[in-house]
Amino acid sequence: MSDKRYSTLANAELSIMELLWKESPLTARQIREELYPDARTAQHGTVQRLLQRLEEKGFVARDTSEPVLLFSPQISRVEHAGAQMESLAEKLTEGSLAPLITHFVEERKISREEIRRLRLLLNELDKGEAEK
Amino acid sequence: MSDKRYSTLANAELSIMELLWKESPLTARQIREELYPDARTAQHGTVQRLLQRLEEKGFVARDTSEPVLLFSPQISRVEHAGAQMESLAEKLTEGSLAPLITHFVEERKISREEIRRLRLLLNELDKGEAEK
DNA sequence: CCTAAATTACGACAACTTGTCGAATTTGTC
DNA sequence: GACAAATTCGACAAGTTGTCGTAATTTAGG
Repeated sequence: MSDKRYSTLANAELSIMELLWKESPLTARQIREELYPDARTAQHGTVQRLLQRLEEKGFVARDTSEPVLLFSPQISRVEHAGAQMESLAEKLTEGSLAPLITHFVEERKISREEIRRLRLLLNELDKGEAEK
Repeated sequence: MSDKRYSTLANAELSIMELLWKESPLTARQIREELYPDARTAQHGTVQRLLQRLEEKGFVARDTSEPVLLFSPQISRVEHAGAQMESLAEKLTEGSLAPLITHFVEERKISREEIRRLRLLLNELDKGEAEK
């Protein structure tokens, strides 16, 4: 009735994931330098803390085989986005995605190019389904 | 860089909105009876508080013309879902929805019926775009 | 082996959100 | 006017998040 099923990524956490999705593995130091270019000493701890919590939540994994810890994402950007969308759909439209997508299509929030690609995709899938 | 643009609805808040989306306007009392069937006195305040915050956030409006306040949603379920999805897309895929939808289609998270409806929708839209 | 520097772990905080209560105030009805 | 219902709102406990500082551990060089 009240599981969280899939955690949300807060801002700072998401920033770290963005970095890792762009390139990984990264050391805590690389992340710190990217996130806080002014690099005050205190912020070393901040990044470590965030990384630690991210690991607790299962979003990143640490490779301890190297002298310095290497962090990698445990979930892809698309997987994360998908899970978020799923939880949104569950919460708002009883799990059905069509209403959400419909809204976007109607609002013209999807570019023509995207529409074209989507149509192809749907055609593909429809075919696959039909063969079942 | 850190606006919230569009607030989220927490659990209890969402429950109230669900009621209002199903039927409105409703009085605080009707909401309370629905939400807390055991109706302890203390919970009168809870509902009022939630309603009050919901109003501050702009999700509901109060009709004061009647002796007892009547509450109505200020945003439809679909609008809310859409806004949530938009903010999600913005946060996760730079505003582009195709990656999200693609993921779902590939994962077969969308039913055949939904696919069919979506295709129709896309066809419609494509036509419209072409006429521009 | 020993030490200085880097790295890591983690307790503690402040700010914020949420759901909850209860007390005080206002409003409506007889 | 008095009583009951409705409303407002301050206060709190929990939980989350970003932050920092310190203590513990590890690494690399002598």
